[in-house]
Amino acid sequence: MVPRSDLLKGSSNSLLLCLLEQQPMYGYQIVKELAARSQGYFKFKEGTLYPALHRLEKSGLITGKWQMLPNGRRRRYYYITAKGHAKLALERTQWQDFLKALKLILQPGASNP
Amino acid sequence: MVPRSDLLKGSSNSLLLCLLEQQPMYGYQIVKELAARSQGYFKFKEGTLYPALHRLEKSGLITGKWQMLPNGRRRRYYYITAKGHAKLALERTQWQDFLKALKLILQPGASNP
DNA sequence: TATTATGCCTAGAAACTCTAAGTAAATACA
DNA sequence: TGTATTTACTTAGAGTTTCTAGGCATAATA
Repeated sequence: MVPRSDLLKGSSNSLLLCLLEQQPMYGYQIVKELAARSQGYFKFKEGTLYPALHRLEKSGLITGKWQMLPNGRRRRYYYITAKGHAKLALERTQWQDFLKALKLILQPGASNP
Repeated sequence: MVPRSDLLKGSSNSLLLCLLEQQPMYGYQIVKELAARSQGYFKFKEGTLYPALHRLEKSGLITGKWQMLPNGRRRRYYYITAKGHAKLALERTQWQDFLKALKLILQPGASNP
């Protein structure tokens, strides 16, 4: 298997929103979760993830809250907002439209009027 | 339907190779074909398409040949090369791996060991 | 004759990812 | 106890790809 995370370009936002819709997470956790769940396929680099989270927060799609652990360590948990939910719903349909369009290209004449 | 061609980022190469595998085409035709077949979804801008074709040609995945029409107009037809075929085969499996990984993220616990 | 369609090309801005580094503290291990 | 690893976040800069926006030239059409 050859991981090609560059296929993610443009849809990493959706992926992050999707994850955070399932449960709030902090950056480091997201990196680990994505790798674990995708069986090593997705390896978000920190230089990719954190700026992405910051962009999403600045856009109001997620909000981050610092949390201090008993051991003194700090984490920034991100929560999806109402605006984020709406955006995700939109992006889901956009993804489906995209895949539909792709299919039309890849299978010419399948059901073209 | 909201077209989001930015979802294409990183996979426009595959899309072009796919098209040219079906039949050789020239740039202007590709723009029209993509729009027609995808029912208006894909609207490759010329500023995107031509540099992409040049990149593919420089990489040896396609070759372009000028053709003069009887009316004096010229077209540059692009043909997929053997190297291009191989690359496309690879990218197809990469796409499937990508979609598989995506599914694992979007449907957590579906079949995780 | 003027407009539209055909057909190609490119420069520069914008967006996103990666590399690569830094900062800091807790934990594991020898 | 000292060192390495893990946890956890941040950012600067380079590279890639797309879009905007324009240019050039000829043929068909109104």
